[in-house]
This record gives sequence, C-alpha cells and structure tokens, in this order.
Amino acid sequence: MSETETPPFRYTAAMAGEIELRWQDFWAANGTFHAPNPTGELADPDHPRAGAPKLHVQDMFPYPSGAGLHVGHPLGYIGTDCYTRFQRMAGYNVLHPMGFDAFGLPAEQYAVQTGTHPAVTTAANVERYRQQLRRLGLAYDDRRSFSTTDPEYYRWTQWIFLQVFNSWFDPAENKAKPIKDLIAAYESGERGPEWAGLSATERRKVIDGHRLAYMSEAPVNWCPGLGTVLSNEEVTPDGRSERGNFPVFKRNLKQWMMRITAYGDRLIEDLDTLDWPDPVKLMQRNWIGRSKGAHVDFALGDHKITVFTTRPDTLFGATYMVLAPEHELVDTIVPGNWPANSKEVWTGGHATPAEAVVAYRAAAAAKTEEERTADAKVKTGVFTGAYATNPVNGELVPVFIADYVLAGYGTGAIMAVPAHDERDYEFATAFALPVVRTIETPEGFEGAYTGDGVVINSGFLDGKNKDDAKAAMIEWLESSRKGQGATTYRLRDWLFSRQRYWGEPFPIVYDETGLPIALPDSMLPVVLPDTDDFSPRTFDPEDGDTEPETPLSRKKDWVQVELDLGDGPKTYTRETNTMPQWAGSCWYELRYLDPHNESAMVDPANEAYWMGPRAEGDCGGVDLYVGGVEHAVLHLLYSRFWHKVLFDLGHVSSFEPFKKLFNQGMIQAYAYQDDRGFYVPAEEVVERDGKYFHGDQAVTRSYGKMGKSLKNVVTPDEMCELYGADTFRVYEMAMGPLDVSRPWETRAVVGSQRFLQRTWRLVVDEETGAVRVTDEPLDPKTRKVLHKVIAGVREDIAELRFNTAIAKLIELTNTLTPLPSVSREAIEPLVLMMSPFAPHMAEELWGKLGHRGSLAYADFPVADPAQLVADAITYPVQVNGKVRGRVEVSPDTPEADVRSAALAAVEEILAGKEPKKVIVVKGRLVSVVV
RNA sequence: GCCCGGGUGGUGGAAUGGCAGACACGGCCGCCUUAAAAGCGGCUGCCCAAAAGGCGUGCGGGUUCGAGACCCGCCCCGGGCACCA
Repeated sequence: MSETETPPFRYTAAMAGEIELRWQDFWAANGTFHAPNPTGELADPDHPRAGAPKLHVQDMFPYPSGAGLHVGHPLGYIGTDCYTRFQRMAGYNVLHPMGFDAFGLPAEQYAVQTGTHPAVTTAANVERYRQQLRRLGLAYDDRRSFSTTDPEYYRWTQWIFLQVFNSWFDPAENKAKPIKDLIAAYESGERGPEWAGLSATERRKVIDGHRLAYMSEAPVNWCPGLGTVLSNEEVTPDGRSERGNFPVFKRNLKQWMMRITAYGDRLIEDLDTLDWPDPVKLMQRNWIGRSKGAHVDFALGDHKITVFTTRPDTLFGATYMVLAPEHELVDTIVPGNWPANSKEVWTGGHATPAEAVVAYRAAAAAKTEEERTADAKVKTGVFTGAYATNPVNGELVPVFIADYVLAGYGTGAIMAVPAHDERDYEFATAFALPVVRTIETPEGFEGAYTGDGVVINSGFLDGKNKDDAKAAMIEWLESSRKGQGATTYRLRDWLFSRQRYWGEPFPIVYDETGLPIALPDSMLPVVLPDTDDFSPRTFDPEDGDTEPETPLSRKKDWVQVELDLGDGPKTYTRETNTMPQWAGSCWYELRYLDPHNESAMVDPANEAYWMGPRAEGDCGGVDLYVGGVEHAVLHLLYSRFWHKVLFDLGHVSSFEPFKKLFNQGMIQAYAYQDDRGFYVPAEEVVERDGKYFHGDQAVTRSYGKMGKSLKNVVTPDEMCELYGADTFRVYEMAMGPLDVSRPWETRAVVGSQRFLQRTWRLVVDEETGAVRVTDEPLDPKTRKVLHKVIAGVREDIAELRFNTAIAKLIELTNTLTPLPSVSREAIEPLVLMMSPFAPHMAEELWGKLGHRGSLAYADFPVADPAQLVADAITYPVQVNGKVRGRVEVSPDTPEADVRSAALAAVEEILAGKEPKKVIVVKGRLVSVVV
C-alpha cells in the first residue's frame, strides 16, 4: 500500500492513534471520569452528576501477570466501559473503578528463581497493565485505583481480619457479634458457673474457641511441592493442588481458620436476593451442600454410634450400618471372633474381625482417589463382627466398614436403608443383606425407590407420606432422646493461613501462653518485612511426612518484637503465616468507594450511597459485577462471607457485595502444531482447501485458550497499532454477545475499521478535511430510521446486547452514506450513540461538529415516539404456512380491509378455493388456511 | 452417572410463537486505476444450467393457522458436581 495515495484526511490507524492519545490525555487532565462521592475527599457538589442516581459497575480485577494482557482479557472491561459510558450519558452518577489483585504466587515464584523482589515485579507488571488499559480508553476514575499490595490497602484487609477475629457467631440471632459481648456474658455467669473457676489462660482458650477467626489443629490439605497448606476449594477432585498440580496430603497441622460454616444458611438463602446466573447460584448451593435430616443414636454395648440421615422416615427399614474405615469407634467395637451366623461374603475370608478390618483399611488406603471414584459402582466393605440396636424397633443390625461412607461428611457413619437408597441397595445386593421396604413402591419396581409414597412396615408412621413421616420421626427421636433433627453442610471452615511470603501478614502476636493476641488498630498496617529469602521450604512433592516452614519465620529480628499492649513493654512473637490470595479480593468493592479514607475502611455515607439497599428487602451491593465464571465458588463465596460479617458488625448497610453478576465469555484462539507436535506461530499459518499450512508444511489445528507456549497470542497493543483502540473496541463488542465464548479472528477486525471510516467520512471530507455536515433537515423516511435506531440502541445497550446495538448503528451509517447531503439532525445523534463504543473518534467528531469539551456528559439521544410509528405496514400473506404474497397498507387500516386486501393478493394461489380460516395478526402477517 | 449451558450459511453471529440467516468476515463480479492496494457498488443458505419450484435452524415425533423458539424421546459439544447418607 502506498501511503502517499491514501486520502490525507482518512480515518487510518495512524490518525486513530493520534486522536486516541490526545483524548486520553484530555480525559486524564480534566478528570473527566471522576465520580463524585456524597462526602469526604472525593465529594464534589459542582460535578454534573453530584446527587444523581448512582450506578456502581465493577469488573473482577486482574492479577497483573508478567505476560501482560492478550485480546481476551479486556473483553469484559470494554463491555462495562461501553455500558457505563452509556449510563453516564443517560444521567447516572457512574462508579467504574479498576484495581489490581497483586499478591500471589507467580511473583513469588519468579522472585525465588531470579532474586527479584516480588514488590518490584509486581509494581512493573501493574504499571504495564495500567498503560495497556489506558491505551484502550477505559473510562476509570483513576483516583480510586489501588493494588491489594499497597500497605494503605492491606492495612484495612488486616483491620477486617481483626473484626472477624474479634467476633463470634450467635446462633440464637444467626449473626456475628463483638467478642466482648460474649466475654461479658461469661463474666456475668449467664453462660454457666464454670467460668469463675477458670484461670486467665483457660478463659482465653474458651473465648478463642468461639471466634470467627480461630486456630485449629485439624486435618488440612498439606502440599509439600508448594510448601504450603491449601483450602478445600484449592484442591482438585483428584486430590491435587489447583496451582501447580502437586499431590496434596491430609495432615493435622495447626492453622488459622475462618468460621464460614456458621454462615451456611444465610449464604444459601440470600442467593434468592441476587440477580446472578442460575448455574453460579447452583454451584454455590452445591458447594455449601446443606442437607436437612436428623442425627440418630444406635446403641452398641456401652457405646453409641451416631449417624446422620436425611431420611429419618425410613428408620424402620435400616437393616445394617456402615462406618467409614477411619471411624474412631471401629477399633473399640470389633469383637475377638466372628459371631456364629457371619456370612462368608461378610468376613472376606479373614479369620477374625480385627484381621478383616486391618486388611480392608490397608486396601482402601492403597487406592488412589481416582481408583476409588472409578470403582464407585462396585461396593466393597467388610463386617466388623459387631451388632448395633436399631433404636426404633430394637432389632440388631450388623455393622460394616466400607469406603463408600466418607469420614469427612456427617458423622462418618450411616444407617443403611437398601430399600430406599441406591448406594445402600448396591451394597446390600453385594453382601446379601435384607431389604425392608418402608414406603409403598410401584409394582414391579426393582432397586432402591427414592420417591414419595405411603409409609408401610413402620409402626406409628404407617399411612403417612414421606414429609409427614420425617417430621413425626424427628419428634419421636427427640422426645425419646434417641436423636434430634439436624442440618449438615458439605462446606468446611475456610483454611486461611498460607506458608508463603507474598501475602498480607496477620496482625497477630503470641505471648508466653502461645495464645494469639490481636494487635490494636493503631498498630496497623503490619508491614510485610523486606527479605531476600522468599521461598517457603518446599519438599519432594510425594513426601507427605514433612512440616511447613514459612519464609517469615526465618526473619528472627521481625518475629521477636517488643510491644506495649497495655501491660507494659513485653516481648511477643509474631504470626509468620500470611493470608491467602483471596483476602485482598474479598472486600475491594468497598475500598473503591472511599479509597483514601484513613480513619475508616469506607465512610458509611459513601457506602450507603454506592452500595446501600434501594428498597425494602433489597440486599444492596454492586449494581453490576462482570467477570469469568471460574470464580463462581471461591472468590464469590469468600467475599459474600466477609461482607456478611461486616454487615452484622454494622460496618456496611448492604448484606450482599454483588447484586447482579454477569459472566462474560472467553475469547479463544486456534493453535497449530507441526508433525513433530511443536507449535508454530498461528499468524503465519495459511488455509488452503480446508487444510492448514505453515510454509509448505501441513499443520494440525486445535482450539482453546491463548497462551505464549501455544504461539497464538494476540495483544491489544498490536490491535491498537494496526487499527486503533476504537476499532479494537468496536470489534470485540460486535463479534457476539458478551456472555458467549468465541474464536478470535484478526482478519475480521477490518470490518469494524471500515465502519468507523464510513462514519468518519460522513462528517469529514477525506481530501480536504473540511466538515461536510449541513443544517438541512432530514427527509421523513430517514428520520424514521434514525429514531428506530435510537430506540433499539438504547434498549440493546441497557441489556448489554452490544453486538446488536452496533449492527443497528452500522445500518444507520449505511443508510446515511448514499444520501446527497449529511444532515446534522442525523449525525449528532449517531456520534453520541457511537461514543460508548468508539469514544475517541466520537469525541473528535463532536468537536468537529462545533461542540466544546467532552461529550461524556452529553444527553444520550432519546427516540421521539411519534417517529416510531410506521408509515405503512407490509403484511406477508401465508397460504397454508407458506408466504405467497404481500400487501402494503397504512398502519390504521381496519382488520377487515387488511383481510380482503390479503385475500386479493393471493387470489391466484387460492384458485377459487374457499379459505377455511383467515388469521390477521395485527402489524405482523396474514395467514390463510385452505 | 447426576445437574446446568449450547447445536442456525464457508466463518462470527441475528431473529417478543409470525417473511430464518440482521450486521460483519470470507468468497465472486463490477466501477475506479497503467497496475495493484484502499475505497465504492452488486451478488453470495442448499438443490436445479436458469426460471418456476423444492429443501432447509443436530436427529425423530408432537402441539399450532404458523415452531429456530413450546412439549416428548434421542444424538453430539462445552462446563460443573461426582458414593455428601
């Protein structure tokens, strides 16, 4: 292409670049996108949107990785930018901030490899991200940006930790309360007389046992390969670490936990107040895994085995019991010899029950998680030799151990009802155990019947239905002290400490008792100390018999600290674990509201304005939160939990952080491998006859994520260079609905560039640069098109349907292009409507049209309802479902006239046949049946 | 196995139960040009040489005057969960 022959005033990539950088400077210099707060440092009563209705829109902030952004990353950011630019013009005071989730493993691992401090790497990556995002023209309020690694930010992360630490959960009111209320209750004697007899240290232990953040010596997920423990959520179903894919071992270690299980009910029930995609709600419900039922005690000699069941109504059908192989009572109940009538299949051929148990445990332990899952259909187990008593009918039932019962769920023991539970049925079939039906089962039904029906063989429950029988049985269990109604959760408490360097330090020290002491707020932040030794001790990934060692524990001069915490200067030992990466992202939506407040996490007035409930029963929260579905459980569950604690303690007025959630799709790409399996640069591959070639070599195509190693990365920087940011933005928004994943195709970007060029050309003469717009009114037909487009575009953007909004703008542009003159009446609304998508070009054209300053606060066009009425309606006429003709009539034509006109239009096809039925759908079509 | 999504031209995708394929990419043709690029204009679901016509939204049934959309039964793809008592 010869540059010299391109018209001098054409909208080219070079011109776009010049315009874009200039407007980015203008916006920054004028603080165009600053959003005013009701109070405090960011209040601005003179702002055009001060006191206007608010709209808080937020993206899931990124971890700033060393690789920078590829074209897939900003999809959601551009989406929210288009949406918020539109809503700002439509009158809202818009909060649209961006920050960085900058603690985390990659910077630390890079530090271990290179010696570069994570703070240095992180700062450089954040700066790179900022530049890339700025180049896209994203309209953030830059005063509200922060990184989770800023000490001024993590000061408040630590403060929230202390709020959680200094609280307990009152089940009576189903909410968190200050721990000092609990201490007062103990001191007043209202929680029993024991308190008076306890030593100071014993009292602290009692209190610590109630805190929402507590230390526990409990089985945790120890990952020697990473040198750290992991939360349940960070372990994959096959027992490996989500990061790094190392083996994970269950070990008893003393760790910090957060009592998220206390919030199980509210985390489930409040989902109903949220405007979230159903699959995400479902994933949260499943993860929390609430089941309602009962605990039932089965007597066994002097012992009792407590089981959890969701089907207390079937207790009369419990014909055996199963304990998890690891259950603590197993060794106690095993008798010396097999009882007389033990079946061969029960004993597994072993001489004594003890031998059988040892052998089964060894076999179960040797199975990998994968084998165990794969064998799920084949039930294994062994008889313990013991019999327990069914409390409801006094019958003796054999007690088995089997690995289909999990030690970690419920009580690790079940009553087995083969007639009405599929797993129990399979086991009973394999071990020749009796099946007693307690619910009437349809004739000819084989297997376990889990449906509803009339209760039978169940004494006082007979004749009831399933639900009534459940309630009656729970009542009976409670009154006869054989059990009680109970709810269990799959959700476990949140393991909150990590043995890593690059995270928030805990604001906790230990005194000589070894018990934790919260530092006062005045000592925050506890700054992460400098070091050149970043790595936790890591081990052979397969060696589970290892102990964690934190990087901070090696900083002896930091760990030992002299403080005056009220009773004179004393030496304390600091907590050397750090918080998990989730901590910083658990509350960042709140800090955006009041980012520089030094006396509070957020001023209550600012929180109430931006996030407070709008109506009775409204949960409040961010109005629109956009991000990937991969955070459906982890991040979204943890941040909901923290938000509820802050709500209970009175720090926020909203009880959910994110009112509406939107999951954007992924931009994916093709990758190509040669016959050796090596990836070849995707941009060098050409297609011939449906096959793909790199040079002369045939290559195979695969489809998935963009990645450096796949050699298929396309960056927004390249797109800005080749086409300009506006073209890139329009392309990403036009290529499909925001929530759908789709392949990237660089060569298709040119379509968006042509569209912007055509629009530009409507205003600017490409040869002279002169503005071509006239003040002549539009012809009536074009005016109708204009208003129809305005109405459609408004609706589409409000519903996040950017692709169809852009299609309508293209249609309008294509309608205006062939007209002899370019009317201001059409051009000004077009420029305003394009500004959410192509903001730089729109600003530039707005200036050329004679306006001063930015259009960011100009009124978004509104359609004139009078113009939305069509002049004429064309009715397609169907005969037996096929279109055979059409008639054009004026919109107010009476139905009878439409009908006769339509019949006339298809007279030939009817060929004299009398229509059986004629249906006139007003404004739509006419359907004739013969 | 269970629970969610989703299958529409060569491609990305449009379509409150009412003319399937808007808009765009690609392709073909034309204008402009010494030429090419860019730009502009036209054509572009499939079958048939064309017209007329017929067939078309994963497959098979159904409801309806009318189904891409609703109902029933399958197939395929993507995601989540996976012995949770």
